[in-house]
Amino acid sequence: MVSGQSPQTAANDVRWLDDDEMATWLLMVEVNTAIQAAIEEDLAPHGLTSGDYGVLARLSASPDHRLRMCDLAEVLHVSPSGLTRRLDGLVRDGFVAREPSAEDRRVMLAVLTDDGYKKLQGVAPDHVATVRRQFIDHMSRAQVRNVGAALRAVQVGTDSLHDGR
Amino acid sequence: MVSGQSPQTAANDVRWLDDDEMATWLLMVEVNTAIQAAIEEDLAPHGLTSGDYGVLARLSASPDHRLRMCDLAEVLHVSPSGLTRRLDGLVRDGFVAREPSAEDRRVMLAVLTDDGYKKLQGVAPDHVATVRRQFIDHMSRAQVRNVGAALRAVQVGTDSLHDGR
DNA sequence: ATGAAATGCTTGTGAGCGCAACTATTGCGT
DNA sequence: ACGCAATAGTTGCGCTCACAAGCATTTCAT
Repeated sequence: MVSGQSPQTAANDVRWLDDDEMATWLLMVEVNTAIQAAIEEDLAPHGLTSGDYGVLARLSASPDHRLRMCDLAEVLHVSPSGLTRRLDGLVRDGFVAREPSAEDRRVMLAVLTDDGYKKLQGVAPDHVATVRRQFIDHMSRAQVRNVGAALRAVQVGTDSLHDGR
Repeated sequence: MVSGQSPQTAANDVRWLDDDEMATWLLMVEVNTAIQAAIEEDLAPHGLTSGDYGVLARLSASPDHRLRMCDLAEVLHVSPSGLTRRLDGLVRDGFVAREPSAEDRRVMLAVLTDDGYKKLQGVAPDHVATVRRQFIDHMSRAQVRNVGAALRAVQVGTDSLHDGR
């Protein structure tokens, strides 16, 4: 979070954010915080965290409803240990099963169970409704596309930062 | 995170997200995750978390560089206990001091020390540079304003949800 | 073919955060 | 004036997560 008023005596080789830039940045943080909180509240009555939902959703969108742990960890941006413990919970609840890979005996596959798929089917409509209520439905179609285009540019631009420059 | 492919048999009274909406939503999540991670990495060498930075920035923007704990907790969207422990760390490092309020003996004021102010001055330029590099500088001025307007609409719309409807 | 490096996952440990419970102080109704 | 509710802050506890270490398996260089 950037201070509304930066220290006036700060280093002079930095381009500070002007009013438009600051407003957009602060809104980005505020809106996202609010959405994430709303999603968490929305999922709680179903006994799931947003992290749990991410696992179920990701598995349901994968071939054979299964994914290697390492691939799952990467797309979800969580550490291997974090994923191990998250799966522990989902396995305990019967939504996901672990299955050793036949091809590589190091890898564990996370498999969506029938119960897990049913759970996701029950929760997904609520989740989508929350995304609409907290975000999408407050923008016009043009705004949705404009924001999408802008964020795409940001994503592409920052990707090239992290890759080979 | 919404599944890329929703279960085809899901409840039929839900308006699913179309391609544009889904893309914008997923980008919103992805971009924000990336930015927050970059900010955390940026602050780590300075020995601060983004939460720490938020406290220092907020205090520096407040009258007399001080704020009541409860007000600080509200603007930062953290629980009272979370703020207590965050302040513990900042007090230990000498960046913030606790000061009982003269007017209300229940309240504790968090006060930015001179060291804390100097620390913020040293860190803020890096922080702003990160916000530019990870977000603002990848958009045109028009995009910055468009995104700002869209997010403002979202903020206003969701505020009215939480208030008296 | 063999040993070293890389990869995949799990476990121990410590930090951060929210909820509930507790204490202290203030405000309010009667 | 009295007592009860509300407010402010701290502490105990449990949960989650990331980092580091450890073990098993695979890959690669020679």
